[in-house]
Amino acid sequence: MTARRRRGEELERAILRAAAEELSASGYAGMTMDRVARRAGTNKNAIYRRWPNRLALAVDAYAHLAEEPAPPPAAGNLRDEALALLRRANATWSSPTGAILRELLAAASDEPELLDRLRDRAGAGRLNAAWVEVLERAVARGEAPPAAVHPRVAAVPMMLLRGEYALRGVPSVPDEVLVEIVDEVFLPLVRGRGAGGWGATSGSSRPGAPSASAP
Amino acid sequence: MTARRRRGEELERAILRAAAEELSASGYAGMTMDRVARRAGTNKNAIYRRWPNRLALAVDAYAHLAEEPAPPPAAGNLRDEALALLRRANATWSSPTGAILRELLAAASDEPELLDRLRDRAGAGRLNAAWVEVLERAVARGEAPPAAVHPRVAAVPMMLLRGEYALRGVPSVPDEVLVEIVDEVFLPLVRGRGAGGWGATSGSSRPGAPSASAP
DNA sequence: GCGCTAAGGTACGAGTAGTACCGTACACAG
DNA sequence: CTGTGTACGGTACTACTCGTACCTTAGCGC
Repeated sequence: MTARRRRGEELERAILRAAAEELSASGYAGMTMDRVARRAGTNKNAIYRRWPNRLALAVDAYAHLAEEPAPPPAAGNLRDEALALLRRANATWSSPTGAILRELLAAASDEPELLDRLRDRAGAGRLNAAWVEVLERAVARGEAPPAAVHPRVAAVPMMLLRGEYALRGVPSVPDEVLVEIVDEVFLPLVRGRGAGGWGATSGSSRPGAPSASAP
Repeated sequence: MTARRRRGEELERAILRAAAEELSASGYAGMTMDRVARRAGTNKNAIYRRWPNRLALAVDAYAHLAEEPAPPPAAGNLRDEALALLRRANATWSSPTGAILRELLAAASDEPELLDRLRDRAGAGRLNAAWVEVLERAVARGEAPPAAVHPRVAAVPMMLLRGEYALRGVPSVPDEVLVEIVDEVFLPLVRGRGAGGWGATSGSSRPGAPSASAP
């Protein structure tokens, strides 16, 4: 009585699923190849035939954990929409899944290709698009100058949030910090990109504006 | 003929030095306790009597690698001083020493205490102070509104630079990106914190300004 | 000189990534 | 239906690492 022998896609799915389960049970640090193999009902050979190393497997498996991001909020004003987006991101990052994502990001920090795949699986593209959309709606409402729509501006709040996570250790970022990021940085920045602003004609020798380029 | 036996501080310095050498020779990943012990001419016992684990040793050893940060530049205008500071940081981060620092930051990301020690050894405090100083001088020159002096504002460019490193893999951040950070984010932000600015009286329901608090 | 502390030496436990080898089930061709 | 190749399952193994245990011996203060 030999058990049925899976092959190809079926086996691959079983491995990915087992890896995802190990990942959420023990984190990346605790995800060992032996245990993934055992949980998938196979052996390490089948894994190493498909992925070159543990990290690559974990990055692919992470896709099974991340849920689809919700559409951008529609609060009706820039501040509240930015805050909503930021709070949602904070919740995601501080969740168990977010902890795994941070673990993987750290582990993949010297492998650009895996980093890319990981960002895909984490839906970073859609998140960025959401920020741009929020800015565009603010412009349409007359709440912000058209120049505020700029990929680097849109990325600022998330970058600062990431920075807070890097600065602190593990725990989630308190809400006051999110409010401060929005009120002390994001909104002044958006405002400042209107042609007016303080000292628009004063000292700082700013040459012709460089053209925008998405990262 | 038994060799002389070092004790106390002398031995501790020898261990730290050996660890620092291993660190710069092979990075944190390649710094094994056995090799540190051998290089220091001692054994692992002497190390584990002083540090609880490999990471703690590496964090302390890192101090022997990081050089003192130079005083903030005095270019005479905000843009050039900010750019100088940012370029210097970029050079540091992309240097071999910077690579080790990033490795350690990633490894210590879930141990707030080590993270703190590491930031001390890396001179993050003085760097932050330099940004505040640059802002203060800009205000004194009449180049920026007094409200621009805010710890969170001062931290923005470094946060964005960090973000670029996290986004990309290893290589250094191109200079255009630094220029863009300054021109598209930092300067507009500083400008926007002048009371004026675009749509100062428009929609966004911004309540009383929260008080500043240093991170 | 004596004794306590801490050093040196060595060995070991426990755990992990990744590799090698072999027999066999499964898919597919003829 | 039979032969053949691929890839799966099982198991063992290499190489390496952190961290600990244990014992002997050298310094240092008294």
